[in-house]
Parts: sequence; structure tokens; C-alpha cells
Amino acid sequence: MPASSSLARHPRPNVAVDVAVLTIDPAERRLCVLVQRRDDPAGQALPGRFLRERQTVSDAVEKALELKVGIPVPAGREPHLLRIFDHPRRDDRGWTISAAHSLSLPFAAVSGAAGRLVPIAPDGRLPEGEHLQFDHDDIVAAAVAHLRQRYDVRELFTAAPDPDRFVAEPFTLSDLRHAHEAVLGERLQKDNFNRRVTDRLVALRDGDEPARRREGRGRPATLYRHAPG
Amino acid sequence: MPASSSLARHPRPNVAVDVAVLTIDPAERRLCVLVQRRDDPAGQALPGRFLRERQTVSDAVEKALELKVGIPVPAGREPHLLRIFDHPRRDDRGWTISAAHSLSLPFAAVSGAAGRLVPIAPDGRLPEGEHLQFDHDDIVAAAVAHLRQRYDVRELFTAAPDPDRFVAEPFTLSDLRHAHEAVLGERLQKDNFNRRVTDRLVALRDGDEPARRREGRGRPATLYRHAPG
DNA sequence: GGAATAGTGTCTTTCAGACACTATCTG
DNA sequence: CAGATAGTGTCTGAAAGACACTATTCC
Repeated sequence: MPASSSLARHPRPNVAVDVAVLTIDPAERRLCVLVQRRDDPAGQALPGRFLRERQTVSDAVEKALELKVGIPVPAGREPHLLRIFDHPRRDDRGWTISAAHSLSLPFAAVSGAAGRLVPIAPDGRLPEGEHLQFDHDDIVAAAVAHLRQRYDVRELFTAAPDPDRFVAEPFTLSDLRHAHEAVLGERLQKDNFNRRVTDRLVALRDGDEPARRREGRGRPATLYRHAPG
Repeated sequence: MPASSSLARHPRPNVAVDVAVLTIDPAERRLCVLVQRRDDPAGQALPGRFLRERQTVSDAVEKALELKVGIPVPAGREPHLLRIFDHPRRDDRGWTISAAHSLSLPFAAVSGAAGRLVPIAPDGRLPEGEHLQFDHDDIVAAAVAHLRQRYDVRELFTAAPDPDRFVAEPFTLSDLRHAHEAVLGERLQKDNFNRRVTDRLVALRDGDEPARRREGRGRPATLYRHAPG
């Protein structure tokens, strides 16, 4: 903020926020983005909203999600700022800049939303035939790129696995791996993945034995939580 | 940008940009940030400016640097968006949000600036006794953290060395290493550093021999450019 | 020769990646 | 038992980090 000048009478831009809500569909094991349900066949759009008086950006994101897709933002979830779209003529209704954000949510928080979950192609973009209005395709691509960086292999040792907490505790190593595979859009090898992440996890105990989850056929899997710190 | 609503008559915020200009003082081999020269003893500040009508953010950054510290931005240099400061009462003159940016410049582009170069402490913050107005201390810390990530060891193999081009071509391996040391605030081992970066560089030729720079005592050093691509 | 800077040979440790194996459950 | 899922033992190759060495200049 410029320190010296008094607040001059400049025209001020409309300031908007747009949000790419990312989640993982556990049935399909696919990364999805939440798109507003609108009848307009010309183009779907991400939820977005103009800033109201003295509103913070993250508050505007929260309001946009409540009003446009009908979901509350769980406590402790923070939107990530991706970039600012500021082309002077990008909106012919007037000078408008938009702060593009991404927000990762667990599937349970999104499944009741008033919107469609569009799967992300392995290349990190929207599938053929799914195109969004304005610059929203680019926001999705930026959101996925940003997310994949946080789930990069090399991050597994410096940071925690599943930094965006797509997977609810407690979880099995397979749950965790499937989440990483959905984010990265590629298969990971079970053995190497397990060895990399177990240092950062604590196994739940059931008395003397490790706590396990039995589900369908096969050997029951040990349950884990994220290690504190 | 919200697609459905017409442009309502909301109050609009003042939108500002603030810039942490980072450079490396080659004599001191230290990372520095450019601070506006102001007489106000209460606090120094980073260059910043309000957006003018239909102005883009990066254009506002450019203008701020020209007018507040008197330096032109060389072609091909892009400011990095760090975060948005948006506390509703952060400026008592009115509702103002600020897009904080960093911009890396070679020393030659900054040495004539109307401002002070303040060295960055090894912990990435401003030294004791140097404090800036508003949230500008935080901008500097964020700018340095962002920069150090780009200069992380692990990035050397995936990306080019000196991605922000602090060092002008042609350069010696020592020039390049000193720049990385200044950014990271720690010493690097000559041998390992050289081996990591030489793949990404091309040695200049002087006829049959590699081109060398003789300077003071010691064996002359081979000159390099960045490898294309 | 001595001091200073440039550059290399090679060893150890770490760890990502891959293959093959063992373990425990359901039907 | 077969089929399915969970989990481990161990090798290979890449590369980061460290030590010791050689090379070429100025004085």
C-alpha cells in the first residue's frame, strides 16, 4: 500500500473472487472440480462473487460457495490464491479484476453441493467438451498444477502426505495412495509409496494389535492417522 | 468473476500493489531488498501504488517502481504475486486491499534507484532495527521464502540454475554459486555445485580453448551461458 | 616458491524405483 | 483351495554431500 499519497479519487475496480473447488471422488478415484449448475448451455462457470464492503477475500470465497453451490466451508480450510485476472476489457460490464483461488475439500463436504463434479483429465485440464466461461479453464489448470506440486514425490519427505486432507482419518495406506494417485493422475507403486509415508503416520492400536479395517475380500488393512507436528 | 449477477452498486475497494524488489549486491554477496528512501523516521516502506483506471496489476507495479524509486523494469521481468493483504481496517484512510509482489532484478538495474538496499538476514527476514510500515515486513519475508524455493537444491536438476537471472551472461561458475549462496544465505560446496549445474550450461569458446576470465590472482575461470531451452 | 582461485576423482550415504516375495482375509 | 488385498526383503541406479587432490594464474 502506498504510504505517502492520500487516498486519491481514482476509479476503483470491481473485485471478484473465483474458486476452483477440488475434491476426490472416492468411488471413481478421480480428482474433480466443482462447477456451478447453470442452465446456460453457452458455458458453465466456477463459483465466484464480488467483494462486499470491507469483506476479506477469503470471506468472499466462503460466501460464494454458500450462495452459488450451497456448501459451507469446513473450519480450518483456507483457499489458495492462484493469480489475479486483470485484463482491462475481460468483462464488458465494467472494470473488474478477479482473484482466482483453489480450495481442496473432502468428498463428504462437496457431495451435497448444488453443482456438477467434473473429472480432471490426466493432463490436468478439463475433459474434451467441458469448457467454462471467461478464463475459468485456466483457473482449473492452475489449481491442478498448484495441487500437484504439493503432492509431488519429493514433498512426501519434507511435508506430510495428503497435505490438503482429502482423506478423512483414520485411513489405510491404500486410501492414502488412491488419493495421491487421483491428484497426480498416475499409478504409484504400493511398496515404495508405503515406505515413504509410514514415517509420517501413526498406526492406530486396538489393544495389543494394530487396529484394522476389514472391507470386502482380502487381508484387513491397518488404520493410520497423521503424525502430530 | 461471477457470471450471473449484473454489476451491482457495491462499494469497491482501493486496490494497491506493493513490491519487494530483490537483488544481489555482488560486492557483499548478499541478498538485498530495495526500500523507498523517505525521511519519515517512523517507518520505511516498500514501493507501492494504487491501481489507476483499467490498469493491470503488473503495469501498476512497473509504474510504482518508476515513480517511487526511479527505476525502469527491464523487458522480460515479471513480478510474482505473493498474497493479498486484505484486513478490513489495515488502512484507516479507507477500505484498501493490496496485492503484494516480489520482483528479482540484477544489481545493475537497481544500483541507480532512489532507495536503500537493505540486506536480508540469513533467516530470511530484515535485520534487527530495520522495520517497515504496514505489513511490509511480512511481504519481504514471503518474497524471500518464495525466492529460496526457486533456488532450492532439488530445483537445480528440474529447472535452470539462477532462474531469476540475477547474474548477467557470461558468468563463471563462481559467479553463479555466489548468487545461489546469497539467495539461500548459506555456503555451498564448490565441487558439488559445479557438477550439478554444468549440464545446464554451455561453455563459451575462444577458438580452440574455452573462453576464460582473468581477474586478480588465481587461475582464470571458464565463462558460461545458460543452455537454451 | 607461495598464495589464491579453478576444477576433478572418488567414496559414502540416501533414497526413488523396481521385482519378487510373504501374509491374511473371503468365498 | 483360489482369488483378492495387505505388506516386506532386497537389489539397482541416481545423485547429494564430503574429502582430498590437481591445475593455473599472480606476486
